[in-house]
Amino acid sequence: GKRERIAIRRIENLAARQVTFSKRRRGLFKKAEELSILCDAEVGLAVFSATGKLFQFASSRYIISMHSYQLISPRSPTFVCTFNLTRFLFYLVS
Amino acid sequence: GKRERIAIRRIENLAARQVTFSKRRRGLFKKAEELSILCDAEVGLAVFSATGKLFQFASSRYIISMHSYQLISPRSPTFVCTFNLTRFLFYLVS
DNA sequence: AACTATTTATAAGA
DNA sequence: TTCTTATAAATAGTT
Repeated sequence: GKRERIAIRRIENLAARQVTFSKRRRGLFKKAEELSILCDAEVGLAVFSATGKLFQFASSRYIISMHSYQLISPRSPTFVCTFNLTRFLFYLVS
Repeated sequence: GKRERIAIRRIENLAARQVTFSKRRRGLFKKAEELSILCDAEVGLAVFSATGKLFQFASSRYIISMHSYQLISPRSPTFVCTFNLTRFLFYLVS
């Protein structure tokens, strides 16, 4: 298709916003993982969609566990990521 | 220059790794911010360089405070990001 | 840090 | 939602 530059502001159309979210989220996580591998960096990334769904990534060397909870409000999820040796604790709470 | 595809594995040369880290880190944070704006998503991103320097981003709507500490070990920094209404707590501890 | 040849990401369309 | 493709954006190697 004829791709054109877009302005960086909230996409008003819901369907278009969801499609863009899906595409760009994948791209962002791919870049996050590549950065951690190429450059030996620790990377933690968490994304909540506008509907409250959680997506996350953390460079794995230090990860012990990662889990998430969707609580009552879709905008108030709980996310816990615990890293090895208590070295890195990545916590999102409602 | 003649750009070529690179394999996604740790860059052995230190100078090249640092240059790539700087370039890709900027790109990653830009993408993170764009995703949050375009798609009305909450995004939290933290990156530690191999030398322990912290870089972070969080979509700002819920942020109350954000601060970080570099403790004794350069690989064991502390990062605290507290969001509005205790809704979102983003915590990295040594 | 700046340049630019290429690769990569992605907006629109199917 | 998945694929395609034209085009914009990122970036690897160079200077």
